[in-house]
Amino acid sequence: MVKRTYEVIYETVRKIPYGRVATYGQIADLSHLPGRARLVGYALYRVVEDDDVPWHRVINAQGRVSESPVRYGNDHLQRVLLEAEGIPFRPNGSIDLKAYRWQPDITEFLSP
DNA sequence: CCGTTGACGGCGA
DNA sequence: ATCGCCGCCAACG
Repeated sequence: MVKRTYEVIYETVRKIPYGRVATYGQIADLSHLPGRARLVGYALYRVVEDDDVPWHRVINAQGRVSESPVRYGNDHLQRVLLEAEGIPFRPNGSIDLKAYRWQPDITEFLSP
């Protein structure tokens, strides 16, 4: 039984702890999909509401929430959810990745 | 079997 | 700093 690619991505996202964030590229790497950050974006677009994937903890490499017209306000919701977890935004709308990026134990992500 | 659809990231001008 | 360009690709109808 081969896991669907997006399911692998969702499993990685589920491991991001409360109060921390990860970038699309970081999730791709941890999911053994090196260099395919965009694929993570595609996957998160398809997350449904009744899923338990903490999609709001994934931001872009600039430390910002990725905005898009097709999200119809969910991008703003993402910021609200992160602030509710104690993650502050700078005046320019970015998050301090140095301070709030998830730093997983890499031994947990060795081979597929 | 197509064609469409999208939350990225890195690099150069 | 801020653009544009381009590689990247699974899911769905």
